[in-house]
Amino acid sequence: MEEILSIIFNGINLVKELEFSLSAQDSPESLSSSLGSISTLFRDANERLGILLERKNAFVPHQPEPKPVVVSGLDQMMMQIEPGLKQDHIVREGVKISDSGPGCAFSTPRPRRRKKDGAVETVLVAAAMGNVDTPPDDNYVWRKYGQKEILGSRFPRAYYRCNNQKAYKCPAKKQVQRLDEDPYMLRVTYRSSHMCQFFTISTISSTTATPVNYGPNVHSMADLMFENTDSVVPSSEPYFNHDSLVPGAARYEDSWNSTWQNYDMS
DNA sequence: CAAATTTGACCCTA
DNA sequence: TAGGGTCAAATTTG
Repeated sequence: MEEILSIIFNGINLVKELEFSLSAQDSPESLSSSLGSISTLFRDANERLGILLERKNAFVPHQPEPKPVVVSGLDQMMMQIEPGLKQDHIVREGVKISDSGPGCAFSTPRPRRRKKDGAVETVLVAAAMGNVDTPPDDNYVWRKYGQKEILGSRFPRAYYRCNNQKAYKCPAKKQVQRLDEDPYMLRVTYRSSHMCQFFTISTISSTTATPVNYGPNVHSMADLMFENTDSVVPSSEPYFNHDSLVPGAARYEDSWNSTWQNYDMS
């Protein structure tokens, strides 16, 4: 299902590019090429959906897998058009909360923990339009601290931690990886919640490059717009919020470009 | 020159 | 023990 959604979102991206081509009055050849790509993608997605439906009708699974919540492609387009909305997620694959809260992250002698260091949330986002290498801007400043080749994956996984980790011991981390089946889609896994914004509320006027909430909670807004009742921040993670804005994440793009540029997209 | 990124080595968990 | 996550020195960038 994830793969099909990826294809659909990819198609939506292409439609948007076609829209720009129209306004730029591109040549008929390039328009035709775009249309061909779009129709191929959607036909492919439709065929796959048909296969999926056949399978579903054939048998009922014991444990239904976590249901992805589709927030609609329009939402993605709005992200591209409206910078303030760039943050929102496209597909939420599910939310898993471990029994250790954010406060537990520092309780063990060795800080090197994994898999149990707070909330884990995985989202699928489309790469920014026009530049497949651009990572999703989630309005936080992240620092890359590692990259690894993952077994069975075409693309490496990049590891980021919150830029405020030093200043505020913010435990938030995220992993970004391109999907094998669709390099235009990125799987972003968030681990632990941001504690930094909690600190910056009181120091809002005295610091720079710290998360500041300039607008409404975009997540909630998208939920409202698309009646997405599942897309709710985990209640046990009161500080989990991707929506506060941070001025200037330009370097992030640079690192992303350098990260992916050596990978064959064909 | 400071800050950010890269990358090989190390560590931890399943 | 393999594979994934993190560290930290080296390198790059602004």
